[in-house]
Amino acid sequence: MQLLLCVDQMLNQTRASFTREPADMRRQALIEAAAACLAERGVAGTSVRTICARAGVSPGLLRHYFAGVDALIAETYREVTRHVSETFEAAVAAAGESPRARLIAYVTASFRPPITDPSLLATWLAFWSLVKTDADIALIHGETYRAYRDDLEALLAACGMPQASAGPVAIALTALVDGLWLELSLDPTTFTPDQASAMAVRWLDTLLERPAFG
Amino acid sequence: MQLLLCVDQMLNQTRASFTREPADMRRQALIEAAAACLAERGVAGTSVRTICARAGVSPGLLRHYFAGVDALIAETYREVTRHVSETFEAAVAAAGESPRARLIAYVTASFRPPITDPSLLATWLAFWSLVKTDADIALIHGETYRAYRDDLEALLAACGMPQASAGPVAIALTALVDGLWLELSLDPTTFTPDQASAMAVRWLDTLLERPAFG
DNA sequence: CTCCTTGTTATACGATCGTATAACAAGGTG
DNA sequence: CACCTTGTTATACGATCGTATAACAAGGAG
Repeated sequence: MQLLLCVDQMLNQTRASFTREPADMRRQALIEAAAACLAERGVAGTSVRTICARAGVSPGLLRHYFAGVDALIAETYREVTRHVSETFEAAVAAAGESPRARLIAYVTASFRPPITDPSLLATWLAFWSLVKTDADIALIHGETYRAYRDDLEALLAACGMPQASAGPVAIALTALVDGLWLELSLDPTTFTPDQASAMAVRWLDTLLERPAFG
Repeated sequence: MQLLLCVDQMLNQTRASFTREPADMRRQALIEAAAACLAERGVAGTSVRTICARAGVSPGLLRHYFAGVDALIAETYREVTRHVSETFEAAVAAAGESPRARLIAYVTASFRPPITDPSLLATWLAFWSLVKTDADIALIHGETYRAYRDDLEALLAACGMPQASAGPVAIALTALVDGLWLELSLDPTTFTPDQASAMAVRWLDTLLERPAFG
């Protein structure tokens, strides 16, 4: 029953005009639209239709570039993760040569824009809530955290930390940074980004001084 | 058009039998069903129909006891929070008289059942993702974290920590515990609950020894 | 035993969800 | 200029969402 289509034409109503974009651009636009929807409206307000409206395309186009909305979300996770890790690496590069300064830059970058952006919270929570149910998301999550800890271990080793201690210390530092970032994002009134940075540096210095647990 | 109802009766089909329960029991059953749905199926799989099916009642009954599904979720947050804080208090009570032992018991209780239950993750993520959009949830969240930090401050003071330091130290400890709990829940393969406890105790002892930040 | 209150069920309703598919048009190719 | 490919739109479809409401029955009151 495609009668309505014919009727539209008979009434001389016209379709929206459009331009054909390269595949890369369209994919990127959809990924950015998905991230924006998650950030602005949360996971409950992110659907095929809201994403495509945000990207300025019709809803059907999503499935022309992705297997489904879940695949787009997973790709968005990859993209956001990539952006975050690039931010961290830039902070380290800007910190100069001192190993301790580079380590501090890496750890405290989580408490400065664009990582402290409260809209990132909704994005991250959406991904976390998919870790238990979506195998792709779980895989990306595991890789992301491993990469973060590996970077941290390398920076710790550069500060003279013994190989055997770097692993557990990276876990402990990651947890503190994650917890501070999470609580800062959920409720920014309890403490400030500067306080968070000070706490992380304090914990870091403690672990550099005496790295053993137990 | 309630014709079908009449037809049902004409065909001699009967309604499901039911029993009238006290209001408190029904409310509690719905709250527990909501928590179970969140834990087992995540926020995406938690709806009026799934909650009521889990509670063994018809979907319409939810709105007889709650203003809507959002109100039930908020009430569930209160209930889960209450259960968690009771668990913490029981751990402190079982730790004996030593102030340090009581503090350690409070902090490490997060890494033992029933708090380490991976199904709690979905529940908590659902609440967190509502903090930014639901004022009631935001209020409950703020009260919950304040209560946790207040308890922690009291236990720190009992260990001889100066009043001025207890606040920031409570924030730092809460963040580490939260981060460790979160990462343990998301991916239990990276480290063990015992390692998490050891890291928290280590951080705790450090802060007891030299509580100042900056 | 009968009536009445009301807790409960069953169904209806409009909105929105993700996906499928036919019609269309944009833009290169001959 | 005509054709063809295919990126894109528009609409359809079935499922499920939260809520509203009428019919029913459980269980106490008289």
